[in-house]
Amino acid sequence: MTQRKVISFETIRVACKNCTLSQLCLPMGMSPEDVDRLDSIVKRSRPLHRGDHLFRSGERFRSLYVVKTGSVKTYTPSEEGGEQVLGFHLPGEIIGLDAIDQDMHACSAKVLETSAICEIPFQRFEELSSSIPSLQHQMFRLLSKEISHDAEMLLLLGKKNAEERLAAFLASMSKRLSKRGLSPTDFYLSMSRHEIGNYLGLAVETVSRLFTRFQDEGLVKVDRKHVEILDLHTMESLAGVAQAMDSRQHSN
Amino acid sequence: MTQRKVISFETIRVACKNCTLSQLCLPMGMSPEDVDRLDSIVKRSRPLHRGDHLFRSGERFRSLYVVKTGSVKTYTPSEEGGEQVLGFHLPGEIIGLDAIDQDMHACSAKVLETSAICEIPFQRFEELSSSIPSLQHQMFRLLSKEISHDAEMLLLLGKKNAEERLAAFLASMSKRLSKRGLSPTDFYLSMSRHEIGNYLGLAVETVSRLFTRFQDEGLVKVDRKHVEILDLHTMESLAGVAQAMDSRQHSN
DNA sequence: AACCCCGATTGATATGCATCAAGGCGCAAT
DNA sequence: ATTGCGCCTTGATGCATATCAATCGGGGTT
Repeated sequence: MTQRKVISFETIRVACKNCTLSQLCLPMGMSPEDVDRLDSIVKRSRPLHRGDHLFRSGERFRSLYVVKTGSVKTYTPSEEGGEQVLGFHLPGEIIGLDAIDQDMHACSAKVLETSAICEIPFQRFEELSSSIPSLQHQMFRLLSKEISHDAEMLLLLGKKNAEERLAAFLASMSKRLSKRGLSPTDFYLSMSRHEIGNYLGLAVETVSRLFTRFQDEGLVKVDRKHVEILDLHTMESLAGVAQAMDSRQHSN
Repeated sequence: MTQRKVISFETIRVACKNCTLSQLCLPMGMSPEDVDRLDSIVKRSRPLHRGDHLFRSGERFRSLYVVKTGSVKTYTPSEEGGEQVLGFHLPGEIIGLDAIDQDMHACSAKVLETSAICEIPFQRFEELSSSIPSLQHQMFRLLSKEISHDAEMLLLLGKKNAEERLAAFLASMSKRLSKRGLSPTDFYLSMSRHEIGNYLGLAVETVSRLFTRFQDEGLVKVDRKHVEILDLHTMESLAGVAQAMDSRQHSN
């Protein structure tokens, strides 16, 4: 009687080789045969929903996860309910890399909206990457990219002011979405102002005021979660150089 | 007439298998034969001196570097002479991991004091790690550890106040030095106050005031670069929980 | 020994952002 | 439609830390 949506999901063949994200994800640079081998160890479950966890801090590390559609936030829960948001993860991005070393998750990963996720059992993955040099290489690159990205965040949190931080956040969202074939100037944010502020090291109120200011300046048009970037160029330069409005440089 | 110090350095056989750092570095968990194979691709040069660069931002990526003795700082030079210090690297720590992805160095690495450095040509390393599973595993772990460490720094810069930052810095130095068999409570800092402040996202003056305060409180004894931690336990708890002196939690 | 130089310290002041407080508004449940 | 509840926005105030300014002092040089 009621159509079960699950059916269509189960019957569609979801394979790495058909995935539009394969150029962002692990298969990059691999032969079709090797992609099949990778494909054979990847698990795909039914879609996860807002609030679901991929894993929680303290759990044993077993798998890496790749966002296929939707978005995920990672965060370190600290004592007393406070938390530090570590990142927001869009389609094609890998989650769980920080857990390899200790063989345990130090952060939690929570789904922000209905999302499809690929699970990659790590032990099997390691065996496979030993026998596929280009897979090992791609994995090294992905780990390295994560480190570069973290370094950018350190610069952001260490040196940039509130305005530059939010501009950098919006510019980053824009860039990442456009790489996935979506509009770089018109998108919906799946996270709350509170989460954005937490991520950027700012209070919610500051984030809100900045959205208002950017809108007043004609940089963006904002309606709740819906963001239109009207002047991407200015936004990017705000995000970058910081000294745009003040020729003095930070000495620290 | 003048004795050349270089001689003794050249004649000593410096091999991974004799290295006291092998349990921190790549050889961890490898068989003696495989360590020899790794050893054969590692290059060792004469000691580098304060101010020397291992590499500079923008250079082509060729090798990873491991600190054997001494210390190195990595930083991103920004326009106009400003810089963000990304990290201080002690013996056993690997430098250059962030350059794998783009095949180019995005940061520079400068030696802080006379140091011995191992160079590992990355292309050969990758070939080797394909054929030595435990080497590949150790490399994944090292990359992952770097990511975890960066996440801790994000927490530090995003949520901690000045006091907690400096306490975390000192506690971290203490822990890392003791892992290398040195005193956890008595050491010399090879970096300036300015560099510490830059790293922690603080002004030099703030760092200086905090050293004075910590000393007044009997936590440390400081004389220029020489630091003695008198109350390591309190220092560590200051570094961690943050809420020690203030029961309110940060909401952002 | 006198001098210089640069990093470190100390004090005074300024400011960016957090915090506190009070609505406003979209949206889901009734 | 009405209510209620989060989330967001806006305004007022305070504080931690940056910034500005002056001096100190250790270590190398002459």
